[in-house]
Amino acid sequence: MFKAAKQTRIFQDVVEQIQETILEGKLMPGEMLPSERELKEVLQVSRGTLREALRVLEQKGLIEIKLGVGGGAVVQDISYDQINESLALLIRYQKVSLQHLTEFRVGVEGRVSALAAERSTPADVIHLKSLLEQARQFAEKGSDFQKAFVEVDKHIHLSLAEITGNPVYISMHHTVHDNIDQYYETFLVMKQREMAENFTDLASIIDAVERKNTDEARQLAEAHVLRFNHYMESREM
Amino acid sequence: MFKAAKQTRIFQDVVEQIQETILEGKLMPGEMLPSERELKEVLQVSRGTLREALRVLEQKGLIEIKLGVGGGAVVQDISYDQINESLALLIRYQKVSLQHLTEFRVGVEGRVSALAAERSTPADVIHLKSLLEQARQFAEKGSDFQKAFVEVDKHIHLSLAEITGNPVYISMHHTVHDNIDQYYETFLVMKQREMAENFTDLASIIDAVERKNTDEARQLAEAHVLRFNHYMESREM
DNA sequence: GAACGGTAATGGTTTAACCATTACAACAAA
DNA sequence: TTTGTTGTAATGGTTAAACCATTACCGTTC
Repeated sequence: MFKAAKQTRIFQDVVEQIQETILEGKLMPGEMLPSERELKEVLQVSRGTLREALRVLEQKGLIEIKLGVGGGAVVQDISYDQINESLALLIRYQKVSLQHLTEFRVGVEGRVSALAAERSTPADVIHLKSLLEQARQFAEKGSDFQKAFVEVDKHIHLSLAEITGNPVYISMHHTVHDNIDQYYETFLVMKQREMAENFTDLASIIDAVERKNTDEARQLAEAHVLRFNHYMESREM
Repeated sequence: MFKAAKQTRIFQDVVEQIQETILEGKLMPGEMLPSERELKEVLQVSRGTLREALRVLEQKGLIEIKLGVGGGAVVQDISYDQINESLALLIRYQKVSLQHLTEFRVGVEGRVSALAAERSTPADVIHLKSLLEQARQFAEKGSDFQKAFVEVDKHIHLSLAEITGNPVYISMHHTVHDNIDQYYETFLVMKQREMAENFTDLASIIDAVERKNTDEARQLAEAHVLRFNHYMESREM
């Protein structure tokens, strides 16, 4: 006859209202919400309750809050930051190790390279080759340029992910790297020889992509990630 | 000579203190934080500020708040819920389509099956075969049991992910399925013939796992996911 | 012994006041 | 006129105290 009265936490209702407004596109990224004092009147809640709702929306990555005159809650474009933060928590909690993350990365990069080989346009290949040229120069200059080399390596993998046209892979690239970079900074040491090996890897992958050989691109990418990881293994434990 | 004074939002300091306490293991899942009135005394902040911090921690999935006497903030075990929620937001935001998600799933399931083939123990295979027997029975009973069949299918894929021993794959399984299930419920219709096809797929994959044929397991799994998806394609648009 | 009801502890909400930061306009000095 | 300073007001951040809503527990009553 009756059903349980809805357990209302008023701030949750506020969160849902604002979130729906944003997701429905009625509030676009860059647009501002009314000031706290206005919003609390519209929503008929206290400022404290409204602020709890804003904290949740901020944590979800939907809004950012700026101070001062003309400040307030600005709608954010959705990014991968929240996913990365959640994964980072899992890692901190010791449930995910570097091995686990690397193994996952091997699979993803392999698949991404295969898809990129299948779908790359001539323009994509030209772009990849220009990145490759940068990598070659850094590799020649030796270990002082390790950091720059790693940056280009990362950029090449990101470009491959973008060639797939699948935002999930782009997201995964960011998520994996945001969470794996801390290990690189601590444990990765490459001398000129290792950088040259890695450059050769990258060149082979891009060559396979250009020849649209999907299987070869996949195998090369998998081997490349594994090799990259081996440089850390002896130091890690 | 001087550096910029730290921009303090007091509630963030509170968030960090509590989060660190949890991540360092000083507060284990199931344990309770002091009451708001105690905590605000310890931390020397107002209750409103403390509550904003608790909202953030709640949204991060680190605590859950219970009402009434003996209630309060309970430390949560870290789960995949937050990652799933973030991905769900991306999907709602139209940046990820079912095709994108399926394509990603194809890669993941292929890799998972290959790793499972490499690492499965006889006990794992026995477990998989018992699940397969359940699937066989539901498939024989026809489309009234579609939902049960899909559940077993999902369980088999989860088991394969668990056999890899890599928590990232287990996490990905949950994330992908939590976000893809809504489509299944809306668009997936399998008659007895389709269920029989799917059962054959699963049997082949498990057979390949038992024979430790990694390449075959990967290819079969990829084809299986694609077939599963094709059942929806005509209805989706 | 079981059901009811009171009590107290907890989180949820409101209100009002003040602090900190910022943009901008008004003004003064060069 | 240009430039630098200062005042003002709007915004979010914080505090405080009071009350409401939910719940566990205990004592009373039948």
